[in-house]
Amino acid sequence: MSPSNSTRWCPTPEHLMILEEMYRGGIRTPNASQIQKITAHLSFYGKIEGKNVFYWFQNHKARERQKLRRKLSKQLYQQQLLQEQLCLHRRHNQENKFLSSNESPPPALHQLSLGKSADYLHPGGVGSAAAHMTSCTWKRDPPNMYELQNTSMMRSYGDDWTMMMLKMRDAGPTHYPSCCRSNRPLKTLELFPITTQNVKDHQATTSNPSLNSYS
Amino acid sequence: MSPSNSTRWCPTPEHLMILEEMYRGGIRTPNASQIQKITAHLSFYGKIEGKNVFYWFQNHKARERQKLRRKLSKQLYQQQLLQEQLCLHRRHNQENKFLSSNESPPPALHQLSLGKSADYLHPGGVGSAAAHMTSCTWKRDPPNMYELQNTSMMRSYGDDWTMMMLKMRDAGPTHYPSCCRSNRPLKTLELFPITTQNVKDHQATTSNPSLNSYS
DNA sequence: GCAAATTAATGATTTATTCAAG
DNA sequence: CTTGAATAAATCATTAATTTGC
Repeated sequence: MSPSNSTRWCPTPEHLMILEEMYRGGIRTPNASQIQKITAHLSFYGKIEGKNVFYWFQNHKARERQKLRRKLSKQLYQQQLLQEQLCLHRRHNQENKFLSSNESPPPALHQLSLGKSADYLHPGGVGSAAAHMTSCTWKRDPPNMYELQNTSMMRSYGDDWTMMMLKMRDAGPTHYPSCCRSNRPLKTLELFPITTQNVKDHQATTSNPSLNSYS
Repeated sequence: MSPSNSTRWCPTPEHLMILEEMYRGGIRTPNASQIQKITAHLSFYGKIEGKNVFYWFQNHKARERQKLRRKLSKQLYQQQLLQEQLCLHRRHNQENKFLSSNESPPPALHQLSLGKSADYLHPGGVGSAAAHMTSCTWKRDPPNMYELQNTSMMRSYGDDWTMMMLKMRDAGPTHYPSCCRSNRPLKTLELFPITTQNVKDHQATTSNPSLNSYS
């Protein structure tokens, strides 16, 4: 059907360019007012109404997610395979090598396998522990939170930032479609974000609620 | 300061080479386990800890995005100039035409500038501090058609659409970074927070955080 | 050539926003 | 509607490049 009497919106290339630009720019769920403006703007390039804009964002968001999911699971699966291979390979090498030496082998540049923990996709795979970052560093103001936490973990890793920052958890995903969810209990090492009470000057001014209250 | 007693990490050329290689290879937000591996690997080439790796990826990602953003906004700006020219041209033609008819010329929609990065587009101009905001600026007063308000716009879309709109968030500034909030009355309608990213990055990190790190 | 001064890069922190589970 | 989790954006702070006057 020709665009002129189509029952549905036929976005022009300009429409798509601009919408995609906005999407990249972070717009996901524009509110009514934004939609109005966008629509007004886009109508310069061709027939369009608000609902088209609305639906476009809805669909685009959903479909990008979908694409991402598929891509990731594919990637991750392959990476896992790789990792497994690598592991076997290394084991093999080491077993042979260390029979006649006490050095440890230098790290192989690109043999680092960076499995992106596709655990939920392929349960039972190699790296079943995924990890998360938590922003809790303290460089100058070591807070007093150690006792609140898993002290054994703390002690064993000392000041090692990585261990502090990382909250290792079992692969059991929390935010995934139910079909992907694992029922296993989490083996979470608890680590709480630190909130220093020392308020720096700029914090006092920039995050002062009274200055920021809009409600 | 010599690297030995520096307060901050001084990446060696090898560090940078490897990190960049990984980045090119698609790593954006390594999880704890990945960071551990990377750190272990890199420490072969010089002092380094996990947080350095973590921050490096954070920063690198952000700054690549920034670069891209600037590039794009430049492009867009020039496109706009072009369009404006075009429009003036058209208008000119039409105005001549309307001398012998009773139609009125169409509103100058093109004067809507979908400007991004105000610092780039309007140096020293409106909202120059809001570098990452996209603003929807009319260089003159809004054409009459914009005075049509919500209701009339809504009505024309029928029940489905109305329902949709009603479910949408309130109009008005939703969640813009504080630095983008301006105190003075603007002739600028704040619209789009811009975070242009390349698709890969975007997919990997923005649209669904949980996907990225749990996967 | 060579420091002091200035500017650009980039490491490290903090804050704000988003998504979605409960 | 509230909240936990994640992370992008903004910002602060130090180091590296560079410019400048001698």
